[in-house]
Amino acid sequence: MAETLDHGGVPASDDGGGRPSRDHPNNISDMFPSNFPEGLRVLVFDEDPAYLLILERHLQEFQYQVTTCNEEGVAISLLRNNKFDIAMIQANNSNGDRIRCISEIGSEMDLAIIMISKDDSIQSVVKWMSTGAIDYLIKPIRPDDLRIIFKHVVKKMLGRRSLVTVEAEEKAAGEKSSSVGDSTIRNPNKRQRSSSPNAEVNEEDHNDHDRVCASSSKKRRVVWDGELHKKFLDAVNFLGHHKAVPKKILEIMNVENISRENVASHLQVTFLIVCILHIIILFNNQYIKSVH
DNA sequence: TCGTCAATAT
DNA sequence: AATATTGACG
Repeated sequence: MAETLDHGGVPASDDGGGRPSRDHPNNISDMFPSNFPEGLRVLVFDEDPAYLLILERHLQEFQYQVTTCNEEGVAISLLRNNKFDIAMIQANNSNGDRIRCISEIGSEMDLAIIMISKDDSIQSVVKWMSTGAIDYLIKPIRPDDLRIIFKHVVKKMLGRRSLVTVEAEEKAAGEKSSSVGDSTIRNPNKRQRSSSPNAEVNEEDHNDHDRVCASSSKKRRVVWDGELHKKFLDAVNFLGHHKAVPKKILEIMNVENISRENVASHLQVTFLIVCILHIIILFNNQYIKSVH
């Protein structure tokens, strides 16, 4: 699965083997410094198919994994259900729906959103930037702009954490770390996917050995709505307040895509709130006694 | 490794 | 405002 993503006009230039001619660097890519980020998964949404095609071509020259789409609904569901690093989205004025979705998705997922639009008015730019877009490009976009913008966007993403692979590598490296010395430094693993010369399948890669591929393997922000919270409470009650620890709560809740950390966090906050309520009640009782 | 807490980040 | 992440500690 998951290879079926693109239904935009994908030029047949790179099929099968997957790697276009990179042997003799005669195109744009040799103008880049060698550390120009590759392999980013980019979703492009624009209602104009012709324009989509143009953008797609350019992005593919950057060795990006491009998915195009000219239908809003499809774009949104793609974003919801698949992992992307960057989304380029046509900024239409009019419907507030789009705004809402964009800001929602942008905040729930680790995703950089770049708006593209013909509208160069300050209002429009401000409007979209304030929904969480990381950048705003005005049509027509020149390839040079793209290059610069992406570099800049990627830098922001790096600063803010996890680029492409990383997490998978962490898990995959099931080796026993014999050295104790680096226990303080667990963070800085910023390794790019090395473009290994003999890899045949160089994309789709790491996502595969992520277990929960079934429905949605994304790492979304958990929303503790009434139902979920009820399951949580049920689990806590069932366990009894002394044995209600994150791991067991998680087991008993029997909900997919929730991590121990999620539960721990929720437990911490919920417990805090309960404590505060109790304290308030205590004070109330004192007060009632004192007034009579 | 796990659980808890507090502080901080997103 | 709601959740997540991190670091310290038992």
